[in-house]
Amino acid sequence: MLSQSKKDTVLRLFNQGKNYWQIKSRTNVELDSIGSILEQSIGAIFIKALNILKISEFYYLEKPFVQFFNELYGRITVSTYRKYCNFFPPCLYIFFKLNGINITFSDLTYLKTKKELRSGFKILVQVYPEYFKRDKQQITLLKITRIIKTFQLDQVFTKVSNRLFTLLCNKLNTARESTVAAAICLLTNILLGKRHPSLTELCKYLRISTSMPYIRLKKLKINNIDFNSLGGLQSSSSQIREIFHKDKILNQFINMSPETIPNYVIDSKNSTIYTYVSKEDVNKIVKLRTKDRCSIKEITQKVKLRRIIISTILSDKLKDTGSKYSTTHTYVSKEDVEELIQLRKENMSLHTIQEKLNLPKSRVSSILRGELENKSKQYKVNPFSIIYNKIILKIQPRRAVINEDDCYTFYQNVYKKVKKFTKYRNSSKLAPFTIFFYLKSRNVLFTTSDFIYAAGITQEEFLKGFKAIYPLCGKITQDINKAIIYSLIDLI
DNA sequence: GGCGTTGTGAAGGTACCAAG
DNA sequence: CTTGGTACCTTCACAACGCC
Repeated sequence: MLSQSKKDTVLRLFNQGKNYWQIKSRTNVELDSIGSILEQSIGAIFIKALNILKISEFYYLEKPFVQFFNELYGRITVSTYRKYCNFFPPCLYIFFKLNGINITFSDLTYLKTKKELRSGFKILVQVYPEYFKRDKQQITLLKITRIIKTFQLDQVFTKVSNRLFTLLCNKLNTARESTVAAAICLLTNILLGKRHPSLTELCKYLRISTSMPYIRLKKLKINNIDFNSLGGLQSSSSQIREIFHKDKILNQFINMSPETIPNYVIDSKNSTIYTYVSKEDVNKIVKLRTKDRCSIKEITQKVKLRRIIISTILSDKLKDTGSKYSTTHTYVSKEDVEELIQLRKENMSLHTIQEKLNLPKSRVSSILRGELENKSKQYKVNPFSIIYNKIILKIQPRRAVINEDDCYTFYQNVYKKVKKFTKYRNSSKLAPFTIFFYLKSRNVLFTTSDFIYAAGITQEEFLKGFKAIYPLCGKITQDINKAIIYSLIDLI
């Protein structure tokens, strides 16, 4: 009887793409036993593959896969493919294809080379003619549905894309399912003047090249209009809209009344881009800018609209942005400035003002400096704060729980340990390294080179500072594995 | 083997923001 | 006002494939 750990090792090696002989030589398990271990674990192997491919949303397909696996395995007679290590990868590929899951040979190269996968695929589909009879249109529709779900697209998108699918699926059916799905979604976005999801995002999700939907759409001919004669698709969006103008179902969405939905028109040099933005989105954008103090860049990420559109909406809705402190980083209204001055006059600390107005400390300080010029020295910003904010801005820690004050306390503790009259007694020299270790201790993800870039120091400075400061960090670095840290340095 | 079709990856082009 | 960085759209050269 084999131990559980041995079984686990067999499975692990299998999932790393090792063949029977390699597994045998590593574990001393007989070939027959390897076969029976794998036979009992097909479901687990499938789940593992989903994890490796980072598509865990398809866990629910485990049972159908086991069923498909057995069905196909029962038909295969070629001895090479009677071995699970050769059979599993192409089998998985075919199953994914049939279920509309986006996959390429390259994704499975952790198991087999592309060439091996291709020949395996050919052998397997010979005994599985159903593959060629698969309902391509149904799979395409399934892909579009998954796109809508993944990118959280609205009802309008759903209706327009479904209508386009019915209109065009016969004209596009020579291409692969993913290409058709991408082409339909791209066209939907062009008709609605939307840019989310972008072509790049879409194609990345579908694992196809960005040029595919273009090539497909360029070959379209509708009502004697040749898409190939249109030039760029985005720039001829109005002509494309004209083409579908006669379709009643599409028309109600293409020409939505401006009263119900704000329709922002952005003029660029050569073309006019009509962009559909819902009321909710406009309100959200304004709220993000004024209440949450997001930068334009952050807003573009949150509402998935182009910067030019965000900017147009904001300058339209916030006509008071004339405040000289309303920089592109953080929005500051005139009222904010007045309140800020008032609070300061009431002897409130910078820290409290910062919290109350939800503004970065450096900004509060710079406004005060500007407003109370003669007292500017009094409000000088701590260099630590400037460096901290600079690094955080570039590193962009996402969900990590970090706090400037915590980091500053840590910085002060380290500062106390630094010998007098050495260069790290200079706060701007010391700060980057304390911030580095602080962020590492909070599991913030970033590469060392990114950090070096963010801190604006040279590699040499980083290495020297790292070695000098690491021993002074005490408790906080105990959580960080020393080996990992040093391996990071080697990567530079 | 030649030919057309389908598909890839990368470079070119454009527009913008942020900083100097 | 210029410049560097970034993100996106579009095109291009070429590869892989299937058909004859």
